[in-house]
Amino acid sequence: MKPTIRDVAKMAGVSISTVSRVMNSPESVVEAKRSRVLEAIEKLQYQPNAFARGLIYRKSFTLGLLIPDIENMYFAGIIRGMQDACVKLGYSLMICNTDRDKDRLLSYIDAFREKQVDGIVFASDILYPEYYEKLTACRIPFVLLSSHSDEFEVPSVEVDDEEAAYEAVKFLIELGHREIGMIGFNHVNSVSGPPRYEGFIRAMKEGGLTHNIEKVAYAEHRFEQAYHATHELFSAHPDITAVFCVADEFAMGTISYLKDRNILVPGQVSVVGFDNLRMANMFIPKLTTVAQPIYELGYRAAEKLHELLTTGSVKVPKEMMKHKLIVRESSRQR
Amino acid sequence: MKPTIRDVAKMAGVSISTVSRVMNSPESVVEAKRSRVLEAIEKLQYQPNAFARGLIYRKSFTLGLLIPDIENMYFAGIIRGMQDACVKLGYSLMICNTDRDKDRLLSYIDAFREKQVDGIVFASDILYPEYYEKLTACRIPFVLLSSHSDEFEVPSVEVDDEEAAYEAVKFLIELGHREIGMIGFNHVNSVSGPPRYEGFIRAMKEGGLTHNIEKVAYAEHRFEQAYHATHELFSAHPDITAVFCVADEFAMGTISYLKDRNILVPGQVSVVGFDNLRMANMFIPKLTTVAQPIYELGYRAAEKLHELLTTGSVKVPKEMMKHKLIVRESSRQR
DNA sequence: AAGGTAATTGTAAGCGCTTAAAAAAGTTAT
DNA sequence: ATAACTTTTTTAAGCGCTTACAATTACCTT
Repeated sequence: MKPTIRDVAKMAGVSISTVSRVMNSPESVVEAKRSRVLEAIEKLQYQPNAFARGLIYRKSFTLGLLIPDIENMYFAGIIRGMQDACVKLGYSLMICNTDRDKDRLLSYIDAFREKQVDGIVFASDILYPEYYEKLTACRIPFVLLSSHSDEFEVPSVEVDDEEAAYEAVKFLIELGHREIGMIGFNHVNSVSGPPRYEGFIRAMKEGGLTHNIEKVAYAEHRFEQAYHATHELFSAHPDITAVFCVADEFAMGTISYLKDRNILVPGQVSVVGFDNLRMANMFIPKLTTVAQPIYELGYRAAEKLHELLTTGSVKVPKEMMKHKLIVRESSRQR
Repeated sequence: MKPTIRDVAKMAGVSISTVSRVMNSPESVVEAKRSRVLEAIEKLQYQPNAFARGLIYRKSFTLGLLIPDIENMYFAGIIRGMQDACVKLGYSLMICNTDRDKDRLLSYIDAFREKQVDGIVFASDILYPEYYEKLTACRIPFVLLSSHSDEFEVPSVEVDDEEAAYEAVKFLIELGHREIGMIGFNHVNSVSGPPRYEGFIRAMKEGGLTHNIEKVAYAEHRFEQAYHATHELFSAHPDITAVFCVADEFAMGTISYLKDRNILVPGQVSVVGFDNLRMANMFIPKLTTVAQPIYELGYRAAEKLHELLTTGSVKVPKEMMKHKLIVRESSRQR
């Protein structure tokens, strides 16, 4: 049987409230007793029961993280960052992978509520009214990660997708490319799909290359789809010499396709990715990509949630973190 | 304020114990009242407080997962499998990433204990006596995943590393290779390092190729280290025509090194990986590799832990799951 | 030494739930 | 109609902890 506060009290020869005070406000207990209690705690390996405390404080010191796809390496970094922040803040972390399934997501929110998580980080997904209402009805505070809401007032941490995409495409233009395509996220159900597309458009307009605006093919998250999208893109526009991919995984799909068609990257076609996953540096060729501060995004999201939980609000409701173009081997001067 | 069982009782005009019974043994409550209670529950969106239940049942319906490196894609599949099993079994999952840090691991066990997780899956790490004792002292049941213990009696789920490695190397021999090297895990602190090395040795002996036994270089988990290890390996043995890598990430490191040296894969050198990560199919060239049933390993580990929790023991203490060689593009007939 | 104040400790209520035991309500047999 | 059961419901204790409040002890003053 796990020792309880009674066992400690008995061993130390004090009442349970004294033991409790030793743990919660040690200075209010006279030194002699305090050390006896501490000794008993040590000897019994006593640890307070989180259920009992939770019942009283109505807090679990646990945060929830909702991610759409654990197999996307992006989230490995998010998780690391968030977990480190949780350790620092004295919280535990409960991660739920929705596999982009609406029902799963909703039922995970229920699970979070039942387990009384103190707050949730909602990552990389659109905050549909349905979700917002559920979360609000459950009275669980939450923040958005790599997402934001225009409709509702919800704190968020993300990267400036439009600007980041713009810079990536601008880089391609500066490299001398004139026929530039894009592999984007399907705009439906996508948070970063539209802004990254807008960034592409802005760069094109600015560069006087508006004829490229239609050179866009779409995929949904996975390598294989990006591969097929690239096929469509190049079938329709064989003259393309550079492709902006809105995800590193897409860039890999694109490069694989080009490889299979014996088109050299970066020799004939330059490819720029997005995210700077760990894989971006392992792929052949190493990917030129727009780096997101992935770890930091996770870290900040947890901090922000904590701020929301402890102060009731948040200083910077919509926080943008810095991206950075990283030039490697998949792009080249035209 | 979240509604409590009292609110439901009041609304339904019954005592709280009736409400409780509606939830726990509905047949013991007469239909008329039962439906009134159910209605009240629905109307109030009532959900029992997990703290209160936990206090009584001494169960959290939460499992813990301890993994060494969330950035290793291997664990993404493990997590998916385990989470799906948890959903099926009515459990929540708490994941902790130790970053291979002993102190972190130990403190996560404390956190698990405090949060009263019902059991732990301990993945891909050696069960040191220190860990075993801590877990035992905390009285938390646990199972090993992609690991096992000869020293202690602990249920485990894994793949037959020795046999799998043996088959991979045998495949290379059958392809006609005679000068075969290996990029292995450092044997210290490694679970699968030794058996995979043994498999390599066995295949070599069987093939009468014992001169290869010393053609082994070691790395610890990461791409960059595998890259360097490959450099060592080829510096010492430039005649190698095939490399068995004990992880897909190593295979990528090896191939990257060879690429940088203008050595063609599979043209001049064949490379076989291990794991069959999702990336194995995205890399260029696609990796020939020994597939582990990653998702299933996670799933089974959770099931096994559940079996241990509910029955107190486990039918098959040391369970081996099937591996399978998958031939893709990184290997070729010599 | 008595009285007053401050510091320390103990008692008991209560967090939201389950469940054994007691009480109430409903059935059946006489 | 009443006794003797059976079924259903309520009462109350308790899970392990915190904390307001009461009780005790220690320490000053005069």
